[in-house]
Amino acid sequence: MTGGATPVQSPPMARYNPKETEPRWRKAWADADAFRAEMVPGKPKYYVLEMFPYPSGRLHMGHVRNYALGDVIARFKRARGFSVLHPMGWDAFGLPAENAAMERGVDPKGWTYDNIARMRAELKELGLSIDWSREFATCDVAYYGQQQALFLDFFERGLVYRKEAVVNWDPVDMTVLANEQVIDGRGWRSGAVVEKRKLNQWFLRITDYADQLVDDLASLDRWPEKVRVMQENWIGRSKGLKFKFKFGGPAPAGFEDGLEVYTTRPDTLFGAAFVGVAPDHPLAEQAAAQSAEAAAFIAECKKGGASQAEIDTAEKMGFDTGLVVKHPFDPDRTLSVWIANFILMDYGTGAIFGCPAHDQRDLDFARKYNLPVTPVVLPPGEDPATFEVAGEAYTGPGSIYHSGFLDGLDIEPAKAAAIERIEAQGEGEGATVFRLRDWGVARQRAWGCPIPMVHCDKDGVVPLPKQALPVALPDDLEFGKPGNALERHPSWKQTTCPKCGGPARRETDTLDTFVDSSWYFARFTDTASPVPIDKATADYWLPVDQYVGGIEHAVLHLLYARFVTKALADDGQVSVREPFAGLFTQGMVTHETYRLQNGDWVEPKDVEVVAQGDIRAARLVATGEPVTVGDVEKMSKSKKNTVAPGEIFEVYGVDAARLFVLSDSPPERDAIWSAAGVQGAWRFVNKVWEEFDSQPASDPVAEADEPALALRRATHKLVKQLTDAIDSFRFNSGIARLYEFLNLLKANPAKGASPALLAARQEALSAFSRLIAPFTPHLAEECWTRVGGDGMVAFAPWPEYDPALTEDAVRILPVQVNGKRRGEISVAAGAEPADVEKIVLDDPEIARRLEGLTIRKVIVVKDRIVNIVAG
RNA sequence: GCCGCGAUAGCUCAGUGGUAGAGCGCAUCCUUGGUAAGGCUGAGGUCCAGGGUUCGAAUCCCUGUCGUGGCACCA
Repeated sequence: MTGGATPVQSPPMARYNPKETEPRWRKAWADADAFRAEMVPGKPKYYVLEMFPYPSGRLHMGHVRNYALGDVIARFKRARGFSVLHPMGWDAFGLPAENAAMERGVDPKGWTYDNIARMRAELKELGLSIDWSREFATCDVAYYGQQQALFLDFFERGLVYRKEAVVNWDPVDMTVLANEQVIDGRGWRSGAVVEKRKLNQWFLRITDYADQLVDDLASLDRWPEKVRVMQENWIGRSKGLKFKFKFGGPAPAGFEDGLEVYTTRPDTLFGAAFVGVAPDHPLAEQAAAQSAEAAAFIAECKKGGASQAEIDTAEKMGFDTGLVVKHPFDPDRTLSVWIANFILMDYGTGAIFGCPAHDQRDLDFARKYNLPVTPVVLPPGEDPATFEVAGEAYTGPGSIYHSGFLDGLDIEPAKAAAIERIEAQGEGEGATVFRLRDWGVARQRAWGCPIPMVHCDKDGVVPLPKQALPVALPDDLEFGKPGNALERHPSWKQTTCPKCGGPARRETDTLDTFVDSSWYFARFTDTASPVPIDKATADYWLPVDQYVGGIEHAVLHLLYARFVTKALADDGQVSVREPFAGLFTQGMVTHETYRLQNGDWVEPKDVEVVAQGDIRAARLVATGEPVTVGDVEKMSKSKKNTVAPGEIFEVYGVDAARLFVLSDSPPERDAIWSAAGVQGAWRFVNKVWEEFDSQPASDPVAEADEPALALRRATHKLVKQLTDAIDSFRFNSGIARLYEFLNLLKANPAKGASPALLAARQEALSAFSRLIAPFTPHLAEECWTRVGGDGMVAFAPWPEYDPALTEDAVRILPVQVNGKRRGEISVAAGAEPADVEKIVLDDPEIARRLEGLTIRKVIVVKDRIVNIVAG
């Protein structure tokens, strides 16, 4: 100010201005290369990773929450002295790019990289402590070329194979669809009825690792129990018996040894009433070839819809093939062989024996076709002479009866005895069966990682040598029509056979994008390595210490990544057998929904909500039209209940947005975004700055007065609380403690404070600026500078606390009489129970309460409470 | 059907044997040169229900109710 008419008068306090401070600090971090991850021998390392985003082109609140959560951990661990790796990349292959190409005629590659550029800018605005030097996209040829090398390694080790399999085929889009992409039997995009087709497909042998994938879940003690349970269910390990029924009469071709079935209940074998095979079982196909009736029945079965409702209500249907098999324990008994619609070909052996008394499906089937229902498990307390199974199969505990040599045994011993007998007869053996199937990884899509194989008329399917890698995607793909643009490309697939040198065709299928995300975390450890994974570097950084992402990946991505890690470990490429030592699954970001009277959804930014007492009414800002406030739901475009992060950053700053999304709920639960909430966070940011701005420079004071000591105690308690809260992912409660502490600071203002209190405030503010750094990093830098902190808070060590100061010297103990609070006494911390008892009994107020009562017992819990039992 | 998770103030949640708490919201009053504000004070709770264990239960156990997530004709 150079003088003039306006009086020179600075406002009492300068408003905090995130628009100025936030970009300034982001630049300072970038200039200092503050977050570069470095291997420091002897320094403990910490690898924090959030699930990398698909580059849709737009950041949403879910991203903000996900990356803010990870950033809290990364910044905290860095301050705690760890060498932190916190990278970012892009899960960039996949259908949306091809759909955009088809619908808008854009190039998928250009579309994807444009989106990445936009999202990178938005992510950088979040002020994340990321080592951007390691950024890559899975559609970078440098990445997928290395992935092709891994695929060849897996092929060499026998983990890749090709087989004919039944797949979901969309006849309009002309591609295979994943099960998740088939909704009520129709393609999710085209709406066409999906066909079942047999196609040659590439598979990864994940089932080779099924046992390990279940067993090793037990070692993942920093994973949510829920996710471990879901994986266990998905893998679906069951132990039972596989054995062959001998045919009673001439065996059908190919079944000379018998018909193999699988059961988890060999103890109920004597209750068998029939044998059933799946409609697509080879035996059923044979029957169809010989009988028009059987063929018609099978066709009928295949018509059944795939939707859950249809499966739930589908009636049991069967067709008697006329074949019979002999009971393994009683050769005089025969069982008829049926084709049944409720038997699945891809589980077990595709054939079962039916025990109606103890399996609900078998019972329904037996009732429909008048097959015998013989109970063989007697529930405890039931009379064997009268026990019957009527409408409900009995699946509980009991002892075996009506069962020859198994009679009198409990279920488990009976299972063992039955298996032993079958094994002795050489007809089968105990077997473990999994629900998990091998992983079909081929996609008839052009925007993916090409499978490095060629087809030669002479040599068949031949892997490319590694020197031929990468197999790069061509840049001139035509996406005008559905189907695989790679297949249509005029020249790309023409090549020569690595074996015979003759003409050959490239494989035009590409890899499932889940392959891309199954090893990216390992690539982050050295993104420039000429081999897929640089072992020494990976050994330093892996495993990922803390992985953060959505629960929606609880099974597929996390299971695939675990499998690939185990396969890589067996190949000597990494040393860890589990990729993610800690997993945190965060909740979604939700928002209220708003509708006009005509039912149209409206966006939050067009709605004004007014509180009327405890009731909330809403109206449209533009017209005043009343708006109905609906349920809180996941932010989605269809319900228009989204809030654009960029608009929030613009109004309140990045720190307020981060703070609110972290403070609202425990991180694993859904967080409800609200305008009031973010305003609250914004007010907090301002109040914090006011406290720092009002603090004058002060000198350390030797003698602390009472208020100063109280503030010091609170400060040290706060440090302990925040440390514990972040360590245990209770970010919301940590932030609540910060709110409380700010109120305490305001109650002990700098204005009028004693020198001792000013010094205590100085200590408090120094700690506070470091404690808020993981949550509101820009504000923290500004505050740190204001209190004379050394360098940037991004490099500052986490504050330490003095345990002696976190404990109060004097304790107020409630005194209960018969469990009801009747008074309190104050004693020195750590006072011995005997002394406390004496003080209590000498207290006149307590004595008055005890008048006329006999003291039976006095319970003193040190530093907590006193209870007198009297009567 | 099977396997989980949850229920505490109007809202979002802490508290996991020992005095029922926080933030936001709400109300009163003050301030209106901190102004898309700020401050003081306050109200508000059968800790889902019932039973059990205990000197003592929101907390541990059992049963139920409601809500919610995952899997599911998996033999």
